[in-house]
Amino acid sequence: MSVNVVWFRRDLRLSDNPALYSATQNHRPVIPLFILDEHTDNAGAAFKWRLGLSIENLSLDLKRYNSKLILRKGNPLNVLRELKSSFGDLSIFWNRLYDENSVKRDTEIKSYFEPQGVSVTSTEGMLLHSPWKTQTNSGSYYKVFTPFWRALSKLKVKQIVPKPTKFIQPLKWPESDDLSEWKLDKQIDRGKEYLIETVHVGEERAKISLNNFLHQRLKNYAQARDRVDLTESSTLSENLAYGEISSREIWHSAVGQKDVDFDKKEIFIRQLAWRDFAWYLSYYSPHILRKNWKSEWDHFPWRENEDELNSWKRGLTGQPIVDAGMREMYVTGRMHNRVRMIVASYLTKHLLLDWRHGLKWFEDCLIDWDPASNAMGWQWVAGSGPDASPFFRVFNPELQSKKFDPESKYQMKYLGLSFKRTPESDKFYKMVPKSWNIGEKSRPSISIVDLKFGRDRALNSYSKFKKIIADK
DNA sequence: TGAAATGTTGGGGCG
DNA sequence: ACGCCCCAACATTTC
Repeated sequence: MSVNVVWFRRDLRLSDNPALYSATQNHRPVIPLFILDEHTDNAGAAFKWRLGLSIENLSLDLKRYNSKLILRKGNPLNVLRELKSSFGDLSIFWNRLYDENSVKRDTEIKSYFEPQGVSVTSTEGMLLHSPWKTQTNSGSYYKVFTPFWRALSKLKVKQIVPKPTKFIQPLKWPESDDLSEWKLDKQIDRGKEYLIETVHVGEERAKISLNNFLHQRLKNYAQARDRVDLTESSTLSENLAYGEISSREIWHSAVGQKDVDFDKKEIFIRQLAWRDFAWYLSYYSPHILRKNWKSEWDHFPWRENEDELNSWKRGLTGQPIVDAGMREMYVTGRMHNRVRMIVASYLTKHLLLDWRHGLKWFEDCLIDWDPASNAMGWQWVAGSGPDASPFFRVFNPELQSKKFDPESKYQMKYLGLSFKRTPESDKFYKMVPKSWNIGEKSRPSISIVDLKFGRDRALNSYSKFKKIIADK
């Protein structure tokens, strides 16, 4: 029997899923497949926990079409070889990924199967445009966002493909793991009840979020998106991380929104382009994910201080907006983008600790963890990345709070006990494990590093660093 | 997708 | 009326 295997990866959706769509177009049985491979298994705790929900949701969606998501753990090549031997004949479909590990793995799988006459179809489903669609006039890749954006916005974003209406079932389903065997639901010990309330799982929820955003908040987005005390952002990063909605669908829906001026929409769709840019950079310079993109930053004199790092992680720095952000992330798996910049600046400038500590903690905590965006963001703040913020651009957390949390509502919500109690903060605190020990007494009342001292120390280190690299 | 230090301007108070 | 000072309110420079 000949079947079409659709290998789901970062595209856990039925709509605008080109791989799935192609596989349903030729009247052969479709086998939806998800593989927990070593890379996925090495992801952060919150991501894996949330991934479990996404897989569960996709399984249910497929069930409505009398189809079934087959779950396998292990090396993808081996899994696919095994399927090949049990079905005799199969075709493989997937949407491309652009990080180095995935590209390497996928290339190997392709070159293993194609000589055997097994067709492998890889389609574009993850980004607005694949990285090779935009390059500079000199044939190199863009390293600065603005010219990248200019080039990208000249391209036409592909129309989305519809949700398949019919899945042909195989005569016999292959073996599948039970999701509970993977223990993804056991990944985190914190505030699950709170998380369950705050996550938006699956493509149906994603579409609702999108529509709410387009009708209620898009028109204010340009001016209000930085307000950390309001929910003015789209909240779609969570869904994009698992591919529960496609970037192209968001793009088309936003651009098609009639009652909003184009320049206002543009601010929003630029954010989608930032996501493309992050993967674009990861594609052309894979080391951005783990190493200083600018190698001279290997000589930067970061401090090492385990205690201060831990204070930062647990929201015990004594700097209200920093602590609020870190606690928001630890318990909800999310953090307002503006606050991400503030806490990142505090870690890398005021505490002068290596950005990679922050990168790893975000990776462990964020349910919207995106390896490319996370790395680009951290390197942007630290100053080591392409198109990076100059190192001397130091956020003053107090000024930032005044501007973007003018009534301290955001800080109250997440600091409750040690700041000011509100019903919302009480609810939040019920979800915080006692083992955290972040009650009122344990949180310092002032920043563990004086803001002016920290800023000056960072600037001094930066000039020392510049001297070091000038002498090389 | 900064902030602080420094520079400039212009209105108002005052002798 | 004028110069002088003060000091917001911007603007520019520097880190």
